[in-house]
Amino acid sequence: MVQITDTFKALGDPTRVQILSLLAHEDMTIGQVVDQFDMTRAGVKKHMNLLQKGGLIRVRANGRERINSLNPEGFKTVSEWVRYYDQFWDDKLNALKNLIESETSNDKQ
Amino acid sequence: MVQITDTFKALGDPTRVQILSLLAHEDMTIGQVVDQFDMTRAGVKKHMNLLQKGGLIRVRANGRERINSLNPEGFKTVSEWVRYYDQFWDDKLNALKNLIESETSNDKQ
DNA sequence: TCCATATGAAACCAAAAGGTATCTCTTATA
DNA sequence: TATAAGAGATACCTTTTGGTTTCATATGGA
Repeated sequence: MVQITDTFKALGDPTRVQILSLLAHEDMTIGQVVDQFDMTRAGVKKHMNLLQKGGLIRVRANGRERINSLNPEGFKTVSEWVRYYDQFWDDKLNALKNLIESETSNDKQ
Repeated sequence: MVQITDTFKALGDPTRVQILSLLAHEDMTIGQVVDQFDMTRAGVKKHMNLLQKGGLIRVRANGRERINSLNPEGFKTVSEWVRYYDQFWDDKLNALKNLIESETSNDKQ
């Protein structure tokens, strides 16, 4: 099971966000990702592991290759989490609106 | 200026996510937050600093008190970031749909 | 079969992060 | 005007993280 903090932790690093942006254009093997960075294969692999743990990418095998692609699940999790707080702002604004309206009606008394 | 990775980094820790959930119910001073955790004041303060750096909370002064509240900006940033990838999925699904349709029309030839 | 290539994993290191103890500063209030 | 309460900052310690080097495994092709 993916923890929400694992997803956010995976997103909390510039290199990993860049990798996601690469994968948004095309699926890639680790080798292809390595070509885009000044970093060791093993270093990139660690980032990929964290992205996978966060549910943001998935891997399919093709012979001796491992092809990495974006995983909708992780993004959906983030989207839903942030939507909870959107609701929070809506409620707060409504409460403020109601308060103002009731004060206005008090003025009329 | 707030970097998106600072926002995600701030969200990548269970304690900080809990603090946000507390602040969603009511604004709090650090002292009030400390009462909810088995942690030093200085420890909580560090978390608050990171949340502020990520644009997720803001602080207003009231006498000797500092009152912390949620900051819409940070949440908006996350929401917009994830929306970019929503668009990505939509495009991908449309491409798939177009592919299927063109193959179907080929069959008719 | 032999070798080049794509991969995974472990050991190791320096830097960053989570946390505490301690000190200083400011502001209510007795 | 003392003094207690709320806050911030620094030094310090331990754990985690970002990164490399190195070794082992699997697969495609000459």
